[in-house]
Parts: sequence; structure tokens; C-alpha cells
Amino acid sequence: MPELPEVELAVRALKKFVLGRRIVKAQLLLQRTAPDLSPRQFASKLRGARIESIGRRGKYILFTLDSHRVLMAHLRMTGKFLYVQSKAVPPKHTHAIFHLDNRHKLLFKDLRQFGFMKIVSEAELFETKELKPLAPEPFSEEFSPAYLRSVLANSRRKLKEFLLDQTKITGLGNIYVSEALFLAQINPFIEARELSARRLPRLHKAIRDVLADSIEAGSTDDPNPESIDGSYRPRTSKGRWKMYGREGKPCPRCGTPIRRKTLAARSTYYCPRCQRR
DNA sequence: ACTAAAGCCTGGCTGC
DNA sequence: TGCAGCCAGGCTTTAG
Repeated sequence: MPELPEVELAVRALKKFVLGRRIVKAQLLLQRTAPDLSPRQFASKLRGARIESIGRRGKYILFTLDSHRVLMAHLRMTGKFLYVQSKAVPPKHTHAIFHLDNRHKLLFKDLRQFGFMKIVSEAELFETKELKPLAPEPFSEEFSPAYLRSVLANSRRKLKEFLLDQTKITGLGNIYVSEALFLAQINPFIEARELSARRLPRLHKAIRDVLADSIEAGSTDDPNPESIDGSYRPRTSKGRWKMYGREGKPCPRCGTPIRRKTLAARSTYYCPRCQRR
């Protein structure tokens, strides 16, 4: 379930393995994965292109090519990139293959087929319907406590649901929202506009801390070339989830059993004692 | 303008 | 053992 830290780690791994490589041949195996492009268009737009830079915006991975095109990819729930030798047999659920100029290939694999790719011109990248509506990056200066206050101010939505809205804050998903709210000791079910002035800076800091700690904790992963998959396997206690998936287990702060409630069809984990308001 | 909920999709798991 | 039904959740679309 890639959220900002997983996407950031995937980008770092991709840089390590495919930056500067030329795409010798590209194959689209599942139409759904690049719905705007026929397999023929996909192949012709990528053939011969060199990967000049790799980055991300929100949870979108961006490969900028020397053709001044950008390959945009979103992993959604189960998307992964795999870097393997040319001769390797692509695993099940491989939906696109990028043959590189170094006897390796990059695979896009996605069990649930929610992930997708598209190719846009570099000039229009930030005007696309995907990137244009995105809120500031959580580590940018623009994402300040004042900004957070201004977007929260009028919303009657539940705070947790609000924080999942990528047009308000980018990068958080279901897991890190639970983690950030626990860290800040704030109840997920209050209305966004009800967040007190006292708690607001705490939430702002918690969002940044939980994302930064998770990136840091995951960055010690073995740089195994075959696993550029955005999977998050924390190596340090700092990055381990304290709330998510731990229903019934003791709250690490006070020992009260962690509770799970469904909100907007998603599991929300919280401590009923530490996150009373 | 804002909010809520359904839908997309596969595989793992639970319970009959 | 088989299998229906639920669940996982990022994001878009539709409905209110």
C-alpha cells in the first residue's frame, strides 16, 4: 500500500538502477494499465528514450525522458516496479515491460490492476489532471501550520478522512494518517474544522515526522535489484507502525487496547485513551 | 461548493 | 475439501 514513504523509497531505488538507461523497447501487456495509449503508441513513444531523471510528485512516480516526455506512474494499491535481467521470465501480473540497454529490464507488476501509467509532454506535466490538483508536498515550505489551518478551517469532514484528501495534503494514505494522528494524540473522528489551535502545530509536526521517520527507517533496505517494489519493511523501531493493523494490541503509550473503527470504508486504528479529542 | 458512497480489481482469509 | 463472501485501500466517478 504505497504511500509517500514507499513511493519515495521506490524512486530512490529506481534512480539507483535505471537512471540514465535507454529504453530499447517498451511493451504494454494490459490495456488498463495505460488506458490512454494503445500498446503500439506506448511502444513508439518510449522506444529509444533515455531516462534523464526520476522523481515524484505526491504518490506519482515521474520518469523524465530525453525526448521531453514524462512517463507518469501511480502504484495505487499493489503496483510495483521490478528490475530484473533481460532473460528473466516476467512474473504473473506483469503489465508492462521496459527493455533497457544494459541487459536488464524494468517490469511493472500490479496484482489488482489499479495502478496506471501515462505519457505526457514535459511542458504540460504539472497541468495534467493528475498533478494539477495536488496540494503542496508535506516537506515543502508551503506546507506550513498556517496552510494547514487554512485548509482545515471550513471542513466538516472527519479529520482522518480529510487528511486522506490529496488536494489538501499530499502523500498520506490510510496507514500514515492513523500513525500521524496517534503521534499527535488527536482523535480521528473530530471534524476537521474542530482541530484546536493548540493541537494544530502538533499535527503538522506529526505528519512530517511520521513520513520522514518511515523514509529513514526503510532506506536501510537491502538494495536488492529485484525489489523496487515500494514495499515498506522497516528496519528500525522508529519506523515501525504503532497503530496500523494492531487492533486489540496495547497502545505503546498507555497500554490501552488499540481500537479499530471503519470510517469511509477504511480501517482507522486509534487509542481510545490517548486520542480522546 | 462540499460531502458521502460506490466502484475498480485479485487473492488471502474466514466460516459454513 | 470447496466455495461464497468479505476484506484490503488509493483514487475517480457518481449522486446527493
